[in-house]
Amino acid sequence: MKKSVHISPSEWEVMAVVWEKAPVAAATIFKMIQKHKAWTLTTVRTLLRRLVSKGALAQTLDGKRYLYSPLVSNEDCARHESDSFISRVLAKAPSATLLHLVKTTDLSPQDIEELRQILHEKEKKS
Amino acid sequence: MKKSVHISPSEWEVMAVVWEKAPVAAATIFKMIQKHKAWTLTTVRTLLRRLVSKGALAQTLDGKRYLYSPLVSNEDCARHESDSFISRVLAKAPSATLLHLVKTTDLSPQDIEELRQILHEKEKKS
DNA sequence: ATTTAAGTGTTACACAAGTAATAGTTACAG
DNA sequence: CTGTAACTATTACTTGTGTAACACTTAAAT
Repeated sequence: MKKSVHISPSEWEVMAVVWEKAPVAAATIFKMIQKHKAWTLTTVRTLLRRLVSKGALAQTLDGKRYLYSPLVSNEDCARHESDSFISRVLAKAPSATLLHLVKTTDLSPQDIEELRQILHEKEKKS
Repeated sequence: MKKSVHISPSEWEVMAVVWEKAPVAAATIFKMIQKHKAWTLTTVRTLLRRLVSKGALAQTLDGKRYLYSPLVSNEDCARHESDSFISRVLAKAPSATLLHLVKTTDLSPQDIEELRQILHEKEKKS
């Protein structure tokens, strides 16, 4: 399908919960988000509505309320964001930025191994 | 100083040229950007004005026109973007996204060496 | 002198995004 | 039945962003 909708920062907050807990109701999303954002329920609902209308979420009636499920995958959206990030920021200051990213990200031993592998292959190509 | 202004994607286009060629005139920036963006001079000038008014650029009179110079460093802005990127995207799907980034970025042999170093240190800490 | 090219300043306008209040509906408690 | 809690729908308002036209000034060219 490859919709590739654009998700704004605030909308990511909502999507994160939906990806984790779908199908999920607005009230639940609100409670999850309350932990780090001082938004009102109405605000969350506005974001949900926008996400539905841009095709990022599906809403299905469940009794009196709606349940939300993702129509785009976390991976697709992450890749999309990455690409925009790359062309904007990384393209200019690649080394500094990438080093910063790798430094400040939690990585499992497997991740580290895979990264080594990637570095190895990159080296061969030059 | 640590201003940490927010630079929009279009504004990044302009900043990139200023970082590279400062002090530089609007017309020059326009010519550089024309290579990949079909903007008009007026559009570039609007972005310049906004960047000046948010404190990202300084404008100094040079005869009849202005020359622009950065007031924030590429590194600071890149770090700022990185952090927002991390908390939105990387925090959720760290491995997949980081691997994607490293794969699709051009790296010099030195960069690769430095990355190895970072991975090595991360490994020690776990 | 008059036109013109190169600059600048002002103003515009539509759509995205952040944030929310208010009004309406309905199921359930009493 | 009726008030209330839980939802949804509608509407709103501000600021940011993308994109640009128009008007004005002045130095240079003819």
